[in-house]
Amino acid sequence: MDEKFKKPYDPAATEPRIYAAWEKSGYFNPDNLPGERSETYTIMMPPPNATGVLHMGHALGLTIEDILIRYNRMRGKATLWLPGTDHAAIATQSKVEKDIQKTEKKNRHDLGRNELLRRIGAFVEESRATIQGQVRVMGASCDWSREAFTLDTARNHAVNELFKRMYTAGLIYRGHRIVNWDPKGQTTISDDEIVYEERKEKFYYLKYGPFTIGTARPETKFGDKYVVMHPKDPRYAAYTDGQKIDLEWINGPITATVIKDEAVDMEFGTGVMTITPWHDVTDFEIAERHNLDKEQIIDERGKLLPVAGEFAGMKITEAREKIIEKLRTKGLVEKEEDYAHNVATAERTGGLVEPQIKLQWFIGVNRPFKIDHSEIPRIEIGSTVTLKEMMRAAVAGGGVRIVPDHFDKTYFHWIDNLRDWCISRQIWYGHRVPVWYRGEEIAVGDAPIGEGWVQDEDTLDTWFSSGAWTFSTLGWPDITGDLRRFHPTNVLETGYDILFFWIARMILMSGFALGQVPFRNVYLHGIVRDAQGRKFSKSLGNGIDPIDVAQKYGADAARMSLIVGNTPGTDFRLSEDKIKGYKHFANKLWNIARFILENTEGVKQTALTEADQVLKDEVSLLAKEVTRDMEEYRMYMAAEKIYHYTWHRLADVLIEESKPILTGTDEAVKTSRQTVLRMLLLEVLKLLHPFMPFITEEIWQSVQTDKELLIVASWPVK
RNA sequence: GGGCGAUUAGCUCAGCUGGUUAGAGCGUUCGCCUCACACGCGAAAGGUCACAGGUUCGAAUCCUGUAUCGCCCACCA
Repeated sequence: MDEKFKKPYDPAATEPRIYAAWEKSGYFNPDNLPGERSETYTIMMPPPNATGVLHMGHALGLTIEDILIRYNRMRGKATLWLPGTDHAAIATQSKVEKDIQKTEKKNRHDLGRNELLRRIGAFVEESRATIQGQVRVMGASCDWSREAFTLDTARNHAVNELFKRMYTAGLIYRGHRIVNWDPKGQTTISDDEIVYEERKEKFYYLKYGPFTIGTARPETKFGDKYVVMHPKDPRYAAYTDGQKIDLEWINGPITATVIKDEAVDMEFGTGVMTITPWHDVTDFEIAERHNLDKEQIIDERGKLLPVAGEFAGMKITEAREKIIEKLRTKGLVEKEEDYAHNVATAERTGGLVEPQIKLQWFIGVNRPFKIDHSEIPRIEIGSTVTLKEMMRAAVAGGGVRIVPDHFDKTYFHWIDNLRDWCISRQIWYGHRVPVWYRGEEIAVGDAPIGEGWVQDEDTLDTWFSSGAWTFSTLGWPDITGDLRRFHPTNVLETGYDILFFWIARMILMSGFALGQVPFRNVYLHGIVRDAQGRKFSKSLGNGIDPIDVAQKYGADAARMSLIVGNTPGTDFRLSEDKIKGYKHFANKLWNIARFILENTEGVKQTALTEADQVLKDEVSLLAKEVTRDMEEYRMYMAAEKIYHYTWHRLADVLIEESKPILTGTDEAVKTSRQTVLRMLLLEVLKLLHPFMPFITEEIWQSVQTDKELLIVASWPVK
């Protein structure tokens, strides 16, 4: 027996050595795996943002993915787990800009586009190296030879090609539409990048000619010259659509036009409203329907424009009180109420989001296109569909299964309310919009030949490239061997909070580009919280760093503590005590191995006694149950069952009852018991390997000195 | 306003398609350095499964309603 078993298990000394042995073996790469492997199993790693370090959420994701990969590798599949990092456009640029502002007191315009991009590039390189190291620490058996970055050359080529094809198909268009404008970040943002904050504000009832209108935003009302009511509202039946009314307003007399539209809620306020199409989505849509004028009131910095007269140049917040003051003196304020409502703020910058009409690039989710190839259920080859229909069908038809399944309701709800997706951003870091202009001419895709072409200044929403992740990583647009072999992928594993941001967009992109779903299964994990149920945050200082923990207790212990008791789609509490508990378990396993090795050295396999055969059958039954749990994504249950068997059956009962047998005189019974104990140990090592890969591999190499690495051993159940 | 989820031992949570005395980990109490392991061993206490109805031979498990908590979505001017 190896001397190392005489000391407690030391993960810090073991884990890096084992990981190096795996990397050297080449088995992370499906092309190097031994034996015939016709069936593939693929997971694309959700690329962590290249902004910083891994947190517990990443550690959880990596653990689940690695468990699935290791299990399927042992089951004889050609497993590909492709790692990468995300350039995370807005997040990364704002982080680097903040750092530069802090240390050098310079903003992006002081540096210029090229210098800022150079700085971000350097920052990202460093971050990526850190992240790669941390992914290794967790034991992730991913194929580093295929590693990708969402903003590298190959991915840029894919993004440009995808943009071009969607443009040609009429799905990407440029237009003046209302978008979410972040005055602080000076860029458009998507609906999903908005965080709503409840604010207590005043709600004003203002006299507007013969009407009373309600508003929380008097500062937008300068240009309001349309007064809208529901066509069926009996209170306003006397007024007709298009009727002109002269009235006194903030800065003098105006002529208002009556508009009848069903978007007005008769129950709310007075049932009458004026509209500000430039700065409100509903108003914009009403204006579009009735072909009304639209006028900008607030500029890109959040200040009032000349239309505001004496208030021009003021910030909206300071203008509001003054405008109300003026309306009061004119006798136009009927009453005020306190009112709590949700204010849109930008997730990254905290800026107050102001809807604006801007010339931007969009993906039209309701535009029909002809789908030349489709493997998506309910979508016929050659049929005319919209992206929205396609996205719905992918899940409704069972092409994509979501675990836990109740999340499909949330998915449908989101799909059904989806609007056109604004994909252009006014930031510098990211894939630049692949469009060139020369006078009235426009070129899309690769840079055109010839003089005088100017490329679009904007970059693409980071989710545009993320959406292509499952196939841009496999060489698309070239139809490579990898693409044919590994796409659609098997599982996409990520947090439920990212269902819409990312999952839906991957389904969109993959459906359009390949006529395939991007993955057959989605496994959603919950948010990792602290022992009190709070989210980890820097300000609370309650974070548990996965790398610290892995160093202190071992990655195996960290992995087990993240898996046991953790059901999909549900938030999960983690404490350091729990991790410690699984460190103890690792040591228990270590001592089980020691005992069995000490007592079975040099034993030749013999026929088993009837009693020992029962023990062998018992562990086979466990293996079957564990396999069933694995197939149903119940990793939490599989892990607990193996844990329980190992400690409370193998150690507490079987080893104890073996002691007298092993010191006894009946040689046949003794060798049978020695044989079966070795078998049980090997079985446990295999079953446990996906969960605790390091210690199981380490022990395996002391038991099976002549055999292959445990990482490619075959799973006990076929 | 709409939707989703949760409510089981002191704490954190399992309990898959309803079936014998409801489970685990941690914690607690008591006794043990027993030649695999004190990162351990042996024992013990602890639950009217949120509440009220219903279906059933039988419900923590299915149905209806109520309460409390949490999350997501939404253009209510």
